[in-house]
Amino acid sequence: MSNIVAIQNIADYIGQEVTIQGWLYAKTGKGKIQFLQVRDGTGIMQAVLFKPNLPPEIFEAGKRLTQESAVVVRGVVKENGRAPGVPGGFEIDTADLQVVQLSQEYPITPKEHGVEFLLENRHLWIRSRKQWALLRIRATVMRACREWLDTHGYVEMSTPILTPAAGEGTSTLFEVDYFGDTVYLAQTGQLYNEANIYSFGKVYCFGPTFRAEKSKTRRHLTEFWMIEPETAYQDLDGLMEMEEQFVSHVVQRVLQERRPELEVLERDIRMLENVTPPFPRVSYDEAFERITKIREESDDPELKELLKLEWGDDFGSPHETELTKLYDRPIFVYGFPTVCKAFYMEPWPNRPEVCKSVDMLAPEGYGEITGGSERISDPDLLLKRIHEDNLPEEAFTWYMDLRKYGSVPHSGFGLGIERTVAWIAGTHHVREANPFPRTLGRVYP
RNA sequence: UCCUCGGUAGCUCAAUUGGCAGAGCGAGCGGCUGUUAACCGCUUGGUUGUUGGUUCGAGUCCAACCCGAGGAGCCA
Repeated sequence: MSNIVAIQNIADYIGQEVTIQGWLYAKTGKGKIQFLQVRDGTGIMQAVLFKPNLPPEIFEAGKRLTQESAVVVRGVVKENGRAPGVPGGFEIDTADLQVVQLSQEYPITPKEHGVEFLLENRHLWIRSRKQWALLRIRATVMRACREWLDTHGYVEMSTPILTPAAGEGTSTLFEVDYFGDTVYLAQTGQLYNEANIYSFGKVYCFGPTFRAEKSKTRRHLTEFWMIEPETAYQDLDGLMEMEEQFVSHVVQRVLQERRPELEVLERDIRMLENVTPPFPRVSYDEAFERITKIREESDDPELKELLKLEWGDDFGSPHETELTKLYDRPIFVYGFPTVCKAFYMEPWPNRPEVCKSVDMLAPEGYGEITGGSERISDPDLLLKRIHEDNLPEEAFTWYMDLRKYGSVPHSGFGLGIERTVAWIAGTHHVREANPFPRTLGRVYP
């Protein structure tokens, strides 16, 4: 058996005999020549079977291969511009072919399919080129997130998924029976992060998070992954500086390491190359004025209706989309009205109707990818806000403790992985940015 | 929860005014030395989402329900 190599490194083996262990992605051929596209998890490459050069039984076996059959191919690597693949341009002149398993009739053909069918077959759909490319990018995004934080003094702290009460008292939570009591699946680790900073200074949590909202849009999942950094002694300005460094690093890392995958997805990377600090900072007041102006100047009655807005309203998806169209990179919108944000956000100095909150909006209509704020550090103010929002004071006893023992200004944010991946990869729907997405209408497979 | 659209062969879709349920792809067989979703010939393929109703006759009309998709609200 010759050297077993990964297709992603195939350029290093030109002229050498190698072995590829994989699966048949596609096949075509003529009478005396067969072209097999073989994928091995790291890429796709063509194996050529030429009848006069092979024992008859090997050529016949190649001809009879079905889509997704498991195969081991041995042969010499050749450079050939006609050869398709990821990365393309290389093929194996096959000397030997071993059929590990002959696949049964595979439901996902190279032709078009509907969304429902593909989601029903998600366990197989992830093998398809675009899904594979997208999920490879997801893995790189997740690693790049950790990479930036780990090299900037952040300590990863796991926060609980089973929680006793609402994190923010707003969104709908999934209930779980806990030995007769009701507990809830976490929708954020933030409050625990705020405890962790007093031990570690800079922390982050990274894991799944759950929202039982009945949202049916291409931007929503009921289970999604979120990374949440929290930093002691950091105000709102410091938070924005950190966020733009962090997100820029993630995007640039994907550009460095996942070019072939971005090509598979036909992503226009010019918009990604723009993603460098600083990001434009737009106050809520300014954004409000701009959106109002766009609405007034629009001739489209439908858009006019969607863009209806009064001061104090949170922005909806249509507002975000119109606003981000004005910029060529992600933007910060900061200083939202206190009424539309969570209780723990620090009020703006001398303007209590506004809080020190900030959302990052991705360009090209992908919407909100991070939400964050400077947190209230004063115990009296925090208690007042808990009362104003009619939250149960006793549930926040431990959280109030954090304001008694060495309380400092601090801030943090949460970044939604699927939305970020969908934006970077240029994918229409967030569900494709998760290997096995959970949506309002689907928990299978 | 509300609004809109959809459900016919394994898949993607068609079916005129209510009148024999079809095509392409896939799969099977044969042919072809450079394919890129190859091509050519033959073969194979049906509980029309469910239940009830109208009718001589329903994929088509009516009612209820089920499932899915897109959007709104809410949110990352």
